[in-house]
Amino acid sequence: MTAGEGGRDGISVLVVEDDPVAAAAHTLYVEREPGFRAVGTVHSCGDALRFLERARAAGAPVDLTLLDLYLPDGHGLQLCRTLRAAGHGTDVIAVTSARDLAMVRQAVSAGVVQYLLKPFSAAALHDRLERYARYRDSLGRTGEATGQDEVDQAFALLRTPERSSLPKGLSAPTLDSVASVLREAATGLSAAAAGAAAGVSRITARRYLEHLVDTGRAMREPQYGSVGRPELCYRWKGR
Amino acid sequence: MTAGEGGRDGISVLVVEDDPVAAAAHTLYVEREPGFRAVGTVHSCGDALRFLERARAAGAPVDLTLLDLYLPDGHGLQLCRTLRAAGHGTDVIAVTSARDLAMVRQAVSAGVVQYLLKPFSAAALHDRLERYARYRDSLGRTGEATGQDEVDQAFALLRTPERSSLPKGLSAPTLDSVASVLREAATGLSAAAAGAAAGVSRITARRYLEHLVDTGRAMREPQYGSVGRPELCYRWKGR
DNA sequence: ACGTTTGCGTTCATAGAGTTCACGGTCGGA
DNA sequence: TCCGACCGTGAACTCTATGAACGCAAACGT
Repeated sequence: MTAGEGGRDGISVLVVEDDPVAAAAHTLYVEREPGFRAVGTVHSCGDALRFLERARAAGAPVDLTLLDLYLPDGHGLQLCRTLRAAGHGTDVIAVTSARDLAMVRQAVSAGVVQYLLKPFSAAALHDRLERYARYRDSLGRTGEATGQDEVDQAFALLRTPERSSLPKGLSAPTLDSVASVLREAATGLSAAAAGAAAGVSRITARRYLEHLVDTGRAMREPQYGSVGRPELCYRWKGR
Repeated sequence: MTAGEGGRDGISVLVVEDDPVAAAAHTLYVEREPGFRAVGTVHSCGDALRFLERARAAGAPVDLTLLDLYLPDGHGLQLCRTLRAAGHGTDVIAVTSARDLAMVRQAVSAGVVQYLLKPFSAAALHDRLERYARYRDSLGRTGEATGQDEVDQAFALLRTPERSSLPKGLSAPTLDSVASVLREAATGLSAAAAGAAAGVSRITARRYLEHLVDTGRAMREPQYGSVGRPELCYRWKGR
């Protein structure tokens, strides 16, 4: 199956939303997101299903659906189940004003990748889309997982709460500095080397590097060969 | 809907697993877990579906299904989709030796709450079950979410920062590396060969190989024939 | 039976990871 | 303006994962 690889032009998104104003806003948000491409905007379950069918038949299946749950002709999660049963591979971000927690659970079992409460800010959607892109990337890149860790990492990308605000103890300028240093170093760097290059201590550099790893923007691998504890080599990972 | 609240006796679990030995083991693990209750063990998609139907009809729907993906009469994820379409609310933890990352993605869209790679330790399953219990708790307690935070919190419970604690002196990346090298080598490897392939010394390789043997994931046997002390040949044990 | 040969298994030095804690700076409140 | 709380940083320290060296065990050959 596989819902396409996002194509050269980015990840294709269908917006399904009852309210025309919200629908336009969501579509706009998606368009603004680099790497994403709004391919359609519909206002009902029926239209959504037809749109997805047509897209699939045309050989350009929709990668991601931004799905409002309360629609005039049915419930979004029911549509979701129908899609699965019909073999559609599109991923779904549920968008709803329903604050019912049982709904969250149903959404998870229906296979939504994210659950976003309305009203939401552009920043909130941005965060979710970015996470989704990384999730997709982490699963698309390698064909085989080397271990449970890799699987967990992918799940974490979908399910870790927003990190737009940095964890305590980290500052944005330093993060930028460390990140750019790492990005420049094609071959990868040790914490000590990164620190030296960024003008901070090894300890501080490590803190930020670990953060980058946690958020999926960097990877690390041990460097064997010489005697002594292996050196950890951090490497910039796309995005 | 709501798949029951786990009842007074805990969360009811159905184990679906082809291999009788593994099935028994998983069932035992579940039984040992406080707050969980293994209510059945079946070995095929068909039996699983029938079991779930019967349980639902009896007014005691199964809360959680431990689902192997490769089953004699079909694929676990297909069963999963069938269940959703039929309105079953049971949550699913996928259990599989498939290391294909595309499968992970399909599993997410089919609505699994966790994805566990075989072979796994009792501790790993324990961790997943405990997380699931908390997830369920967080969604069951309050009827209404106060905000996005609460939803995110629930999603986060399904992610796994848990590092399965290795014995002192061993590191997760190295273990992954050695394990995957061994898995690839169908014919078996000596410690020296494994080390060379994984980029570590024979000594280090041996450490991890021994660990794999200890935890039952590998076996070793002496290789006779030539002059000198016999070479130990390590072999991955698919289980 | 005894020596030869080969690689196992152990001990230990080592280099870097990871942690703890105290310091300087900054921001908000009184 | 002064004071207190907090936050980001780095120095010192402890711990851990690694490989080199070395002795020993186990098979074969004569």
